[in-house]
Amino acid sequence: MVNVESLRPTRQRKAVSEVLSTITKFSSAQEVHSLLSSRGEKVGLATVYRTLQALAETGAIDVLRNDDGEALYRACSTDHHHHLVCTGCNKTTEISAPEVEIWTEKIAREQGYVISGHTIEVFGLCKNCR
Amino acid sequence: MVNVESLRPTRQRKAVSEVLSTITKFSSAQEVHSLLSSRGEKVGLATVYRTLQALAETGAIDVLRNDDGEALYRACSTDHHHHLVCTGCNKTTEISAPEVEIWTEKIAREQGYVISGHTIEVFGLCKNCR
DNA sequence: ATGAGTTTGACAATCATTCTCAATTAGGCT
DNA sequence: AGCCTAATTGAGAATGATTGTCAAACTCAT
Repeated sequence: MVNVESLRPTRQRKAVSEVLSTITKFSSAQEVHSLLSSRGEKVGLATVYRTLQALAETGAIDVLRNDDGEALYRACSTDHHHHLVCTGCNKTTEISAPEVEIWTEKIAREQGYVISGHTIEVFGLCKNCR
Repeated sequence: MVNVESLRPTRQRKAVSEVLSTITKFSSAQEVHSLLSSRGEKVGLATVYRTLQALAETGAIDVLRNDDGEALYRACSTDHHHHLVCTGCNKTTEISAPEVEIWTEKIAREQGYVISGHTIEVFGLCKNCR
């Protein structure tokens, strides 16, 4: 289950973390909220938003944006990694890429930038959705 | 100036393309709209949105999303490339990365995915903003 | 010029997300 | 066990980017 760090472990937050640990696809706040409802957990939508944001901020979960600009969340390993996202079902596989990390550093240095971060997302269709 | 492809070269679209060719940072539709206004060009906001979207669809310009999920646009070279974006001023440098392209293909194949695309964005502070 | 199909713009409508604020709750303290 | 205080919640309002609507204005080939 996702670590809620310094946040108080309220019923609502625990419920959100629990739901997150059951999904392997990136899901919107609204989706998480429905999942909670269907489990019988009553959690306000605003609370879901706040909790997901808080978790994302501490790095406990990952965020990405779909084509419409919606924020999608998913519980992931805490080490640095990237994602292979299925455009059919949103299922996600974590990937790591030491060589790419090195490359970003090099590029940035060449251009006189001080890197603060990077996003690498690979999209495609998974076995099942093909 | 950005190629408007099969779209009719109306005054509005030309104006949008022109403004795009003057910026080196990713800008929101709203920003593009203000830029047009400050140039004395009257173009409806909806038209700016439509034009930017159309251009992005044909690949004539690039889109990315900021942290708030807003769409940002910029005229770029038409070859495949990625971006080094300054988090201070949004200025952007195009980067290309043959090695990374190869890597994404390899990873995807290993996982049984058929790649449809990928996003790679590197963020940091540029020389001036440091 | 002219007619058909495009495009525009003012404004309304959507919809995810954030804000507000009174009511509730968790955790430490005695 | 009760109390205090700060953190948290939730219902609904508010925000703000984006999209839809549709009549009027425009383009282009004929």
